Amino acid sequence: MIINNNKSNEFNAEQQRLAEFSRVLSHPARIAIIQLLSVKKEIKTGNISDFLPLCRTTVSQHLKELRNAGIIEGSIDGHKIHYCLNMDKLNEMKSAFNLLFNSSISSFMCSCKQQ
Amino acid sequence: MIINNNKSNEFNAEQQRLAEFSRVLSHPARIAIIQLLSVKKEIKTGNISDFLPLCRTTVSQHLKELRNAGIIEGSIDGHKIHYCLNMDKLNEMKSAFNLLFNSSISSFMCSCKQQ
DNA sequence: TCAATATGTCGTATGTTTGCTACATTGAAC
DNA sequence: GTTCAATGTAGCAAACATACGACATATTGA
Repeated sequence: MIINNNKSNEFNAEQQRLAEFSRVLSHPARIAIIQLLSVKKEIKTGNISDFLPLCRTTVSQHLKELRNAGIIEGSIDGHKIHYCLNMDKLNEMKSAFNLLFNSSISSFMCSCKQQ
Repeated sequence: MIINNNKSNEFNAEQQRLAEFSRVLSHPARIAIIQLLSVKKEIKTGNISDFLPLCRTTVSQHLKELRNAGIIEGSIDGHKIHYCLNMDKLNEMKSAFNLLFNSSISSFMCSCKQQ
């Protein structure tokens, strides 16, 4: 019996977009890379793994995820590549999450709280 | 050769916390459930799957994830269970994401943008 | 030209997530 | 008590994610 175990595309665009943003942030290594870039502003790929408990090639794959998501951008400087944060994308993500939270958070108190 | 393919716990607590929050939000069904509860305020489990393109038991598993994460809470009413959002948890998550984004977003312009 | 350096991709082992059907449990209604 | 309805859990298959070593590529510099 064959089961379709990925029905993500049956949800609406906004739900898929938020889920995708969240997926990219769902590994501590990728959070750590964003935080590292926010402090260092610009860093060479090779140096990133010095700060993380992961192999260089594993970091390279996490960088690829962040690059594909548009969160970081690389500039080639000879045979070195410098990565930096894409502020526009971060602002877009911040807005999307805030919209979700602000729409959800209300002063409604469910009956399960009223005891 | 044995490889440890989960090094999440080697990152710091804040990074793990953000990654875990993100993981919970990384499926459009869970985003949809949060949005649905924000509109309906309170809803019976069985009715949730009426709004989603998923089987009842699959929804039940997504509800379990949200319950474990503390995002939703259920109150038993006879043999029915009503779910509602936990505003405290949503506020906590909102703050955590905003801290990440606000710490990362700056007016720094990388050399790769200056052309 | 050839070695060293910096980086990325491929292959693969392992673990996690997703979605369903089948089954178990519990309360309501008769 | 038996049946029906509401819900959850177990088990399974397919797909996806994670991590690393081995390999490929490309630039620098002797």
